[in-house]
Amino acid sequence: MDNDAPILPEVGTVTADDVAAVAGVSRWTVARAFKADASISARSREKVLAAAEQLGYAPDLAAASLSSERSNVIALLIDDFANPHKLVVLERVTRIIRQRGWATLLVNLLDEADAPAAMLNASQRRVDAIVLLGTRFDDRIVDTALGARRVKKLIVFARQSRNPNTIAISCDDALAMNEIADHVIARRYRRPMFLAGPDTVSARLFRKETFADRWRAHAGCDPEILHVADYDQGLAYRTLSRALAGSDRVALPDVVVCENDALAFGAIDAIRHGLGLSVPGDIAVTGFDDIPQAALPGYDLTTYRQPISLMAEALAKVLESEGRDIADINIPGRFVIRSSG
Amino acid sequence: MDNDAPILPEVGTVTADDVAAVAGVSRWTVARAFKADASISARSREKVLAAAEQLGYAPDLAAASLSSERSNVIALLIDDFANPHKLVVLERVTRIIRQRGWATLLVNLLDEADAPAAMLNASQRRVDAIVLLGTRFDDRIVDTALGARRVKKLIVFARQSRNPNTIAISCDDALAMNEIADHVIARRYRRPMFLAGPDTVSARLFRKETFADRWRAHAGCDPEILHVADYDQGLAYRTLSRALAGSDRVALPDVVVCENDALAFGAIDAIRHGLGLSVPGDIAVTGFDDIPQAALPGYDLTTYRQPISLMAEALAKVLESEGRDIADINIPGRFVIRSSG
DNA sequence: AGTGGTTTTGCACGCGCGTGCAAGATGTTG
DNA sequence: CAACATCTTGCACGCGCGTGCAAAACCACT
Repeated sequence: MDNDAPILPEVGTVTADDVAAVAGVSRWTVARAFKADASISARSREKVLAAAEQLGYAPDLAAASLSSERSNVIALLIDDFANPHKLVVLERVTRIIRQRGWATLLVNLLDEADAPAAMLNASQRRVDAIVLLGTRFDDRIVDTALGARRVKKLIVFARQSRNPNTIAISCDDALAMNEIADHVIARRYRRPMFLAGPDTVSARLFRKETFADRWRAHAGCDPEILHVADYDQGLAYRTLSRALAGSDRVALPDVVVCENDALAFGAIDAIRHGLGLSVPGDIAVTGFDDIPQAALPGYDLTTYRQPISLMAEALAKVLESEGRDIADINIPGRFVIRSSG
Repeated sequence: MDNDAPILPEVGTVTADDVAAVAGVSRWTVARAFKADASISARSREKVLAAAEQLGYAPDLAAASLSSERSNVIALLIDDFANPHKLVVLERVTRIIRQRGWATLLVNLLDEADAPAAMLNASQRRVDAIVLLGTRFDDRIVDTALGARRVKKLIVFARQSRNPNTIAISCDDALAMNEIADHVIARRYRRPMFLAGPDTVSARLFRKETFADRWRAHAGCDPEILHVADYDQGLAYRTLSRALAGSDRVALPDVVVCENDALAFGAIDAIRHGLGLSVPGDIAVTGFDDIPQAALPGYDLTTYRQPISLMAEALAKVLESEGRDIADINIPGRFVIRSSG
C-alpha cells in the first residue's frame, strides 16, 4: 500500500479529460471554458472552472501548439552581452511578450557563425516568430533563413535590414544622428572622432555613415573614424587609449561621437584615465541609446534616447498582425543633452 | 496552374514520414538516424540523412516533447534587470544550456507578486526545470510551487534557499563575506557601513548577516546598515547621498561595504558627486560579484568575484542528473583587491 | 403546439514524434 | 546446412489539445 499516493493526480497528468469528467461535460467544453471568445454558456464555464481549480488543471500549451498552427512562442536571438543596453531591451521586450500572452525562447548566439544554427534551433521549436536582437548576423543569413522557409516571421529589432522580407523595428537612426551632428556643429567642435563598433558586414546601424555625411557637408572633409572590435566598454577604453596615446595635444579630437553608450563610457574612461584629461573640458563625448547609467553623475552622458518601450509596443503589433507585408518601422527618439558634450 | 508551387514542401510540413518515403525506410528508422545512440545500420543512417538534407528536414522538437516525458526546455525566471550582473549570468547560463542541447524559456517576473503566475506559465510549457535567477520570490512561493507539483525541478541560482526540495547553486557567500570583513578589519577601518539591497523576505544572500556577525565579533558593536529599495545603481546613489547629506565629517563611515557591485557603483557615485569626497581617500568601497565594469578605471572596485562559469557548469550537471536528492552547491570565488578599498 | 432561428455541446480526426515490443534480416558456430 | 545469437527494422498506440462540422438544446414568436 502506498500511503503517499496523491489524492489529486500529479501535474501534467491532469488533462482536460479529467476536468471534463469532474465537471460532467465533454473535453471540448473544458477547452472552451479556457478560451476567451468561445461559445459556451456561463453555467458550463463556471462548472468547468470550478472543477479545474479543484484538480489544479492548467491547459498544456505545448500540446496546444502541436495541434494548432500557432505556438505563441517568440524566439529572441541575442548576442552582444557586454552592452548594458541589451538588458533594457530584454526587459522591455520580454515584458510585453509576456503581457500579450506569448512566451519567450531565448537563444544565445554563441559565436559569429552561429546565427543559422540558432535559427534552425528556434524553428525546430515551432516558434511563431524570430526576433533578432543581436549584432552577429548579416543579411545573407537572413536571406538563407527566409529562403528555406524555416521561419514564419523574421523581425530585426533596433537594427536596420536590407532584406525586404524582414521587418525592421528601430529608432530613426538617420534623424537621430543628424541631430547629434548638428549639436556637434553648433557647439563649434572642429576635430570630431567617430567611435564605431566592429566594421563587419553585419546588419548596420548607418549611424557612422550618417554622421560622416553630415560632417562632410559641413566641414568639407571626412571625420576621423575609429573602430572597436566589439561593443564593449573595456575594449573601447583600451582601443581609444592606445589610438590617442602619444598624440600631440593639438592633434587630439575635441569631441568623440560614439555609436552607442557602451563605447561612450569607454571613451570617457580613456580620456579621463588613459590620457588624464577632462570631459568635456578637453574632449567632449556623445553616446547613443541613453542606457540608465548614462544619467548618473559618473558619466552624465549627452546621448540619444532610443524609445525602447515604443519599439517594444510596435513589435507586439507586428507579432499580432497576420499579414506579411508590413513596412519597416522607424520611431523617433529624443536627444538628451547632459554635461559630457 | 500554380507556378509558384514549391518543389519541396514548406517547412513544418516536412515530417519524418516524408523523409522516410524518400529514403525508402520507415518513419521510425528516420527517427533513429537522428538519435545518437540508436540501433541503426550505417547504410540506413546515410540514406536517411541524405534524404533529410534534400528535403530540408529537421525533427520537430515540440512534437517530440509531447510524446516523451522530456521537453529539453529550461525556464529561467528573472527580474532585477537594473543590475548589470544579470547580463553576465544570462550569458553564461544560456550558453551552457544551448551547448548541452537544451533550450531556454525566459520568463520576466513582471512585478513582486508575479512569481507564482510565472511558474505556472513555465510549467504549462512542459519545461524540464525552472531556474530562479531573480530576487522577487520568497521561500513561501517556492513551497507553493513544489507543493502543487507543478514543477519537476526547481533550482535557485546565485541565491540561497531554505527549502529542502530546492537546489541552490551559489558562490560561498559566508566564506566570501568573511574574507571581505577580514580585509576591512585588516585595513583598520573603524566605521563601516553596510549597503544592502531591499529588506524583504526574499531568498536571502546572508551577506549582510555574515558581515554584521564578523564585525560584531571584532568591534563589539553592530555596523551601520542602510537598505536600498532595489539593486539599482541610481537608487543606491540617491539613497546613500540622502542618508549622508549633512552628516558631520567625523560621523561619516570610512568604508562602505556593499552587497553587490551595482550598489557599490552607486555608493562611489554618491561619495564622489553627492558628497564631493574621494574614494578611497575619504571613504573606501567594496562590492560583490565582480561584474566586468568593476575592473575598469572609472570605479576600479575591490570586490569578490562570483564564479559564474563554474556555477553554470554545476547547473548543467544538476539539470542532467535524474535524482532529486541533490545537495546545494557552494562554490568559492575569489577576492579581488583593487583601488577602491 | 409548431416553426424557425440561435446558442450550446459533442465528436472524428489529426498535429509529429516516442516507447516498447515483435518480426525480420544478418551473422556465427558446430 | 541447421540452429542459434545479434543486429536492424516496422508497427500499434499514445502524448493533450485544436479544428470544423453536425447534433442537440434552447428560445422566442406566431
